[in-house]
Amino acid sequence: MNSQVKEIFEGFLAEKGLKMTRQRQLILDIFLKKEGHLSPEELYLLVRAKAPAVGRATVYRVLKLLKEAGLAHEVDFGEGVLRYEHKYGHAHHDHLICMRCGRTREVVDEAIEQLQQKLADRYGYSLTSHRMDLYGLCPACRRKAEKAGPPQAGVDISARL
Amino acid sequence: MNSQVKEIFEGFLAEKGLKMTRQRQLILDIFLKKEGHLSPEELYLLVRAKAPAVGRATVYRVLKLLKEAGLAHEVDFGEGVLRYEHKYGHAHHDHLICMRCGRTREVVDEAIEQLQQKLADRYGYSLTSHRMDLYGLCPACRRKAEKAGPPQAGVDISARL
DNA sequence: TTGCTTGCAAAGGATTTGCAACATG
DNA sequence: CATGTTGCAAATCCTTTGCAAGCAA
Repeated sequence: MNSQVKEIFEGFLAEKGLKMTRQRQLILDIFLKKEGHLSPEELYLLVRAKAPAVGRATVYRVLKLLKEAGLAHEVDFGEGVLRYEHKYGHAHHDHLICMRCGRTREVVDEAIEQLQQKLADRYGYSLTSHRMDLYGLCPACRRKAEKAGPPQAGVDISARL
Repeated sequence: MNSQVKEIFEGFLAEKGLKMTRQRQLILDIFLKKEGHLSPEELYLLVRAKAPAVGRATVYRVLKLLKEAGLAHEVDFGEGVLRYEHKYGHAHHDHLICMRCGRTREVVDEAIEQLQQKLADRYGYSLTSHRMDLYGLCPACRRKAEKAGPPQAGVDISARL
């Protein structure tokens, strides 16, 4: 399983005349073990716990390589940090993000995927990828929010204009 | 038209005990005149052309206020800069982004909007907003790309895992 | 060996903030 | 007038880079 991914990474490195190093092995290992969306800093802390000498820059560099190799997917939830998730056992998916607790849930809706394709076709675009993030309140936070009184919703002027 | 938006902004400021200033007027004016997705720097340059004394920081501060007031929408295409578009005459829309020339086209698909709502419902989420960006090649770039030979597609390992 | 890599610190780029002078209500 | 506001520069934050020393092939 992991060895499969490692082989792919080694192949990628070899093709580019790059080398497999202890650091790259370790960082990839730790990255693959974690599910979810990891920031470079979070990954760095995990790595440092195992190998205190590894530098932040190396983690950034490896993440970039993994992205290039197609092994990691970069996402940006607008927090000011990029996040990465490995593709092992992770097919494409969209996100349902709770604006209160910040937790994200991965979802896929085939019907939407097809309509996206159609939409692109309609405008003559060839679609290569997409991102869809739905923001709202998760069931748990919804309940809490109701108790705390109605949320002071962000002003939406669209109706007024 | 613009005056309507200005009134809203003034109302927003008043409610918060903030003041309407020359700079805020000017920045809002210029912001409203421009269609499309403006970065703070771009807006700053436009503003500076009219009022050289205005500082970058003020532009950033006003954009943040406009966002809070619900008059500006913040988007992030992953370029390392945030972009803002005013909501005047701009209902909600998604983006079709060309990965070659970078141009974006605004689209809306009612069927997709409805399915997004359903998708959220299915998981018990109350949806407040979403972002959907479709990446691909626009018709023009598609033609150019064909002449230049097949694109060396990014490795997609998902099938192999 | 010959490069590619690494860790460190410095550099970068975007955005924010502290502050004294300055407007606004 | 009491406060909020501004422009500037310095400070932050995340990320990238230059470089000398250290490894992999």
